[in-house]
Amino acid sequence: MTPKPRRHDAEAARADILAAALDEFAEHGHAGARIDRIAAASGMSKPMIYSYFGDKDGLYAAALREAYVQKRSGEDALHLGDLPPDEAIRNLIEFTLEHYLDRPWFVSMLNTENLRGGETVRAIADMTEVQSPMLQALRAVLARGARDGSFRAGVDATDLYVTIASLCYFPVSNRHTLGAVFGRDIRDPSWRRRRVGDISSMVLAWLAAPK
Amino acid sequence: MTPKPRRHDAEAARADILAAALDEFAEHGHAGARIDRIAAASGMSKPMIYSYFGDKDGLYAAALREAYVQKRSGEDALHLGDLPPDEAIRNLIEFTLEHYLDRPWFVSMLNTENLRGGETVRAIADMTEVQSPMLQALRAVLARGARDGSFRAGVDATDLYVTIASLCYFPVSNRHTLGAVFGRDIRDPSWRRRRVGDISSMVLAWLAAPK
Amino acid sequence: MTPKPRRHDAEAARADILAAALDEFAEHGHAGARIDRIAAASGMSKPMIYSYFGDKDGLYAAALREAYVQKRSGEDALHLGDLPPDEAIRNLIEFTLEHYLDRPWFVSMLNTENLRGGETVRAIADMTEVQSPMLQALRAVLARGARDGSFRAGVDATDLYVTIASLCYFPVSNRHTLGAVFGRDIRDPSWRRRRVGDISSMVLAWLAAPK
Amino acid sequence: MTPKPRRHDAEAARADILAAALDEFAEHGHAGARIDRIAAASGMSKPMIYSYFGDKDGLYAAALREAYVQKRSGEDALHLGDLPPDEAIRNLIEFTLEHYLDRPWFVSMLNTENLRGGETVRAIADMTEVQSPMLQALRAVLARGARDGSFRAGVDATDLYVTIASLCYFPVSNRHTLGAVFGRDIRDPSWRRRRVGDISSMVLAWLAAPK
DNA sequence: AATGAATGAGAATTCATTCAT
DNA sequence: TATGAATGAATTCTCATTCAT
Repeated sequence: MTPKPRRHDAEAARADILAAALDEFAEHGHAGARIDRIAAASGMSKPMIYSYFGDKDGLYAAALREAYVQKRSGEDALHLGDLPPDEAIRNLIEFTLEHYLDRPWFVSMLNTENLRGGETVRAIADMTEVQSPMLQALRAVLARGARDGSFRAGVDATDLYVTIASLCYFPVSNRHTLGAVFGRDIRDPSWRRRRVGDISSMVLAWLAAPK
Repeated sequence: MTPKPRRHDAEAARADILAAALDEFAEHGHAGARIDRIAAASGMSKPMIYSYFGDKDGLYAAALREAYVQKRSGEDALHLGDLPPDEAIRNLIEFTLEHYLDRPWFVSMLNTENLRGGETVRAIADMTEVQSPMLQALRAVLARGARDGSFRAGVDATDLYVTIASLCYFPVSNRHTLGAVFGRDIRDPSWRRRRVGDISSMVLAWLAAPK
Repeated sequence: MTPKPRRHDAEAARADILAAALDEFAEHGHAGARIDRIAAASGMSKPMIYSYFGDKDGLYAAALREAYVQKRSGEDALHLGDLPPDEAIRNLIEFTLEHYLDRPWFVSMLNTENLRGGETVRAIADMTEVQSPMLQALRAVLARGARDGSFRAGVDATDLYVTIASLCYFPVSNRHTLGAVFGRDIRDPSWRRRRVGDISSMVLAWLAAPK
Repeated sequence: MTPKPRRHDAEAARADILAAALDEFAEHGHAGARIDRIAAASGMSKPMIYSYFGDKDGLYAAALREAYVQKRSGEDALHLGDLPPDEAIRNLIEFTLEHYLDRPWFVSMLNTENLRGGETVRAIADMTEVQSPMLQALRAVLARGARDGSFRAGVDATDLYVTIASLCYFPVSNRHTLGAVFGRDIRDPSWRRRRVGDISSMVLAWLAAPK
C-alpha cells in the first residue's frame, strides 16, 4: 500500500487550468463562461481553481494576460531586426494574420475584453510593457527603411502597428458576420492568399509613398 | 404612490424596447445582458418584452437586425453615385468611421455576434439583402473610377468594403485595449483626424496603383 | 353605415366559454389550465371571461358543475323506471361506460377535483341534489327487483352506484397507465365488449346472490 | 442565526427529496407542484434538487417510478403463492385497498399521470417489468383455483387485476366527490369494512361462477 | 490537500388579472 | 361595451462560490 504518488506539480495544474480558461472565455465571453466547464476541461476540481485564481475575474485576468504573453512570444521569434525593412513588414503581416487565424482565442479574448470596456487590461499593471519590445523593434525597422530610402520618414510605429493589426484583425474577428452577409470567409485559402498580398502591398505602398 | 399610467401604443413600445435592448446587448454582450435592465431602461415591464419578442434570443436577434438596418440607412444617405469616385471613397471612409464612433452599439453588436459564432446573423434570413445595395453602389463607383482612370480595373467591391471596414473598425472596436496597451485612443480628435487622412490615402493609393 | 349588429347573446357567449373551459381544465387540470387558451378556443376576449365568471376558480367551478349537469341529463334520459330490473342495471352500466368514454372531460374533471381535495364540489351548494334523482331511480329499481325475486333485498343504492361507477371509471380514468403497464386499453373494442359483459354479470350476480 | 450545517450524504439526500416530491406531486398535481415546497419539505436547497433530478419533469418521473416501486414491494410481501386461492384473492383485495388508503400519494400520482396523458409512464422504460411479477403470481393463483375447483377456468389475470383495482381505486380516488355528492367516505370504518366484504364476495362470486 | 456536496442570490420566463381606450 | 395592451407576483432553473470530510 504505497501512498499514491502526489502530483505535486502546481505549475502544471495552473497551466492546465489557464489553457482551459482561455478556451472557455474565448468561446463564450466573460459572462457566458462557466467555471464548471473549465473544471471539467482542465480535469481540476472547482475548489482547486478557486485556490489558484481567487475568483472568476481573477481567472479571467490571468487568461487575458496569458493571451498577450503568448502573442508577444510569437512576435519575439520573428527577429525583425535581422531582415531587410520591407521583408520585415511582410513577415510581420503574415505572422499577425496567421496568429489570429490559428489561435482563435486571441482575437476572441480581445473582443471580449473590449466589450467589457477594458476594465481588466487596465488593471493588469504591466500590459504596456508586454507590447513595448514590438514597438521598439518596429521603430528600428522604420528607421532602417527611412535610411535606405525604401520608406518615407516620420511614420509612427504605433500607427503602423495599428494599421497592420486592423487589416488582419477584422476579417478574422468578424468572420462570422462577413460570412453571413458577404459570403466571404478568410479561411478560404484563395481569398486568404490574395488578402495577404493586398494587405502587404497596401501597407508597403503607404510606407513608401512620399506622401 | 400612484401607479404608472399605462400607455397603449404597441409601435412605440416596440421601438423603445429595441433601443434599450441595443444598448444593453452592446454594453454587456449576449450572456451579460439583463432583461431586467432592458425593462427598466425602456420603461416597459418584462412581460411586454416577452410578448413582443418571444425570448431573450428573439430580442437579441431583433436588436442585431436593427443595428444592420440603421447602418444601411446611413449608407443609403451617402448617395455615392452623385460624387466623383475618389470623393465617394473618402466620404464612405469618413462615414464609416463616424458611424462606428457615434454608435458604439454597432461595433459592439458585431463583436458580440462574432463571439457567438454568428449563429444569429445566419438565422436572419435577409441579411445579405441588407448589404447588397452598398455593394452595388460601390461597384458602380469602382467602374466609374476605372473608366475615368483614377482607379485601376479589377478591384473587387467586397474586398474594398472589407478593407475600409477593417481600417475603421479596429481602432474603435479595440479602443480599450489599444488605450491600455499603446495609450492610443481613436476618440482623441487629433489622432482621429490624422487617422482618417491616413486611411483615405492608403485606400486611394491602393485603388490607384497599377498594381 | 348601419351599426354592426351586436351579438346580444350573453347566453351563447357563456356557453362557448364554458365548453372551452371544460376542455381546458379536463386536459390540463386546474393548475395547468390557461385562461389564454380558453379565450382563444372560445373566441372570447379575456376580459369577457372575467366579467362572466369572476376569476379562474369561478370558471373552474362553473365547468365542474357543468360536467355534473351533463352527466345527470344523460342519466335522466335512461328512464330506468320503464325497464325490467336487470335490464335497467345493464343499461345503466352500458350508459356509464359510454359516457365516460365519449366525454373524456367528465372523468378528467372528477380526477382534477379529487386531486384538489374536493374543495370546489363542496362549495357548490346543490351538488347532492344533482345526484339524488339517479339514486331515487336506482332505489326504485332495486325495490322492484327485490319484489320480483331477481335481486336480493337490502342492497344500498349508493353502494350499487359506487360499484358500477368503480368498474366503469377505472379503466377509463387510468387508461394511460394501464396502457403503458399492462398493454390494455379500454378503447380496444373487443376488450371493451368483453369488459361490459363481465361487469354486467359481476354486478347482477352480486345483486342476485342470496348472499 | 448560525447557518444550517451541511450534511454530506448523497443517498440520503436523494431519498429525502424523492419522498417530499412524492407528497408534493400527489397533493398538487404536476403543474401545481412547487419546487420551492419540495425543497423546504426535504430540507434541501433547490440547486440540489436540480443537480439530482435534472428538472421538474425528471423529478416527477422519479417520483412516479418510486410510487410504482413501492406498490410492487408491498405486493411482493403478500406471498400469494403460499395461500389457498380464495384467501390469496381476499388478501390481495385487502392489501390493495389498504395500500390505496394508507398512501394517498399512490392514487394521486396515478390520477395525475393519467391526467397528463401517460406521457411519463410511457417514457419510463421498465414499467411493464415492475408489474409482471404480480401478474405471474396471479396467474399461478388462478391456475391453482381452477385445478382445485374453486375458480372457473379461463380467467385472464390482467382482467382480474383490473377488476380488483377498479373496485378499490374508485372510492379512494374519488373520495372527495363521493363525500360531497353522496355523503359516503371510504374512510368511515364501518362502510369500509362492509365494502371490503362486498368487493371480496363480488370478485369471488365472479371467479367461481361457471359463467 | 483535494473534492463531492451544498447553497444564496440571481435570471429568464410565465400567468392570472387589470387598465385604458 | 369589448378588447388590445400592460404588469405584479410568482416559478423554474442557473451559477459563482463555499463547506465539510
